Amino acid sequence: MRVLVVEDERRMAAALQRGLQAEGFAVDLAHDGEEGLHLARHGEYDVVVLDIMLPRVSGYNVCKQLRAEENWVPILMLSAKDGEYDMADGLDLGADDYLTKPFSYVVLVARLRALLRRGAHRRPAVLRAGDLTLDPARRRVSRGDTPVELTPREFALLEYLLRHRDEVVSKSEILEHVWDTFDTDPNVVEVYVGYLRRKIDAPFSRNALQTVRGAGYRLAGDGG
Amino acid sequence: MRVLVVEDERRMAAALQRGLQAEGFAVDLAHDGEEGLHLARHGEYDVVVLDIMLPRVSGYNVCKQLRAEENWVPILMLSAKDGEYDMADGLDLGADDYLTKPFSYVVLVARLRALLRRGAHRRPAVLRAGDLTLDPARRRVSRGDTPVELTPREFALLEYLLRHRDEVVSKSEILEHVWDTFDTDPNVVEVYVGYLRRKIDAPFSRNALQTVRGAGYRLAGDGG
DNA sequence: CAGGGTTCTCAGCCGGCTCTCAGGCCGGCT
DNA sequence: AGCCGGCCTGAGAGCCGGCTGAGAACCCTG
Repeated sequence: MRVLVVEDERRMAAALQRGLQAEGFAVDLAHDGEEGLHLARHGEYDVVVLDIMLPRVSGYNVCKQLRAEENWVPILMLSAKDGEYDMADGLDLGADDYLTKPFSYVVLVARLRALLRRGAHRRPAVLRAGDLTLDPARRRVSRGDTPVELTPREFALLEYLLRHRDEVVSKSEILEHVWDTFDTDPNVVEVYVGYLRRKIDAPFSRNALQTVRGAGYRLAGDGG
Repeated sequence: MRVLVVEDERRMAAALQRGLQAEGFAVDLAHDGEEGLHLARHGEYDVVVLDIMLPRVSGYNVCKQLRAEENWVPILMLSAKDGEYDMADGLDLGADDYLTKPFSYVVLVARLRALLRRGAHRRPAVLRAGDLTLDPARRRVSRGDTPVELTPREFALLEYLLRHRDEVVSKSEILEHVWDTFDTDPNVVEVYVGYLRRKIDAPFSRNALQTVRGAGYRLAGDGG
């Protein structure tokens, strides 16, 4: 089990490392938010212990950033009891559990094990791009608070674009994954992109669904 | 075992925390109803100890709210003996047990352990979607105060849809779970959806049972 | 065995969805 | 400026999914 501990206070960090190693975890340390973010992105950890008060990038933002990147590693947040952030904020941001300093080892380890057990990964039910949301289970789409009605084909197309948010996807990729064919006239994609724009962008004066001439389309992650 | 204690009186809260930690519980504190509600929603507690008199949101409403959200975490309510609410109210609202201040630790801990043992979760007696209710035990359905007569098949279908309220369920899922086959003509589902609509929606000018073309059906949680 | 209720099949209808086509627009290139 | 290729879009035809009325099969219950 690999644990990443992001904690700037040296003594605290070292203590955590020793303690967790004694429990059988493989522990990496990061001493500021930037390093923590970097390691969390590339390190394939089973769980992250994240202090809130950190130099450079706050734990608050590390968490937010990771979730925004669709990284669902379980996160346990730590905060000083007098902190400006509280537990509610932490959990809102996508942390999976929360401890207030001072805390006991026993409690920390118990919580970590609980996180690992339930596989945490609070995978969100919905896909997002800015204030555009799509809920695959409920088959619902909305721009801000306004629900948007889509036909099945439109829905499938938007879902595909959202799953590749910010990437450029070619018409042939779209044909293959949304239409399940590859020898169809690509014009049908253009037509449906047009339909989507008239439903999710135009009425809201947005421009999320962008054309990349010669390459394909891109759905802007900030919602346009 | 994780316990959430929602109690505004600092000394009382601290005492409960110490006492319960000594008993081996992991204890989180919330000092008003709003914080309590938030933590209870996100914290995955095994049991909640909930004072009734609280700032911002009363324990009364915290409990009501959680149950309305289908959160069945066991709740033990606390109240001053002269309170305006009494035990009956608390239990009506969906609390699982009830203690009147002052109480002894021994009793509190015993009650908590009892709740945890029986896994409490006073499972909801009825399924709801807006003013549409279905009582699986009594085999009764009503729209508002008006009882609705359903055949066994119609009842089973509605029950399945209610258990997946707001989600889109496909005809094949319905066939599998309500008809217990998967190679039957899906038209039979269409027929029964039609029957249901004529009994639970049309006479009340509602539209709870919605068609999601190409995907299946959705029972709207707000009752249509 | 008769009768009422329930379940299921079938076929026709309807409307919205999908896709094609052709013409126009726009950006980039010479 | 003029051309060309890629993209957009309005119109319309066809199709397909879902709805429903009719009725047959089934199953209790008396």
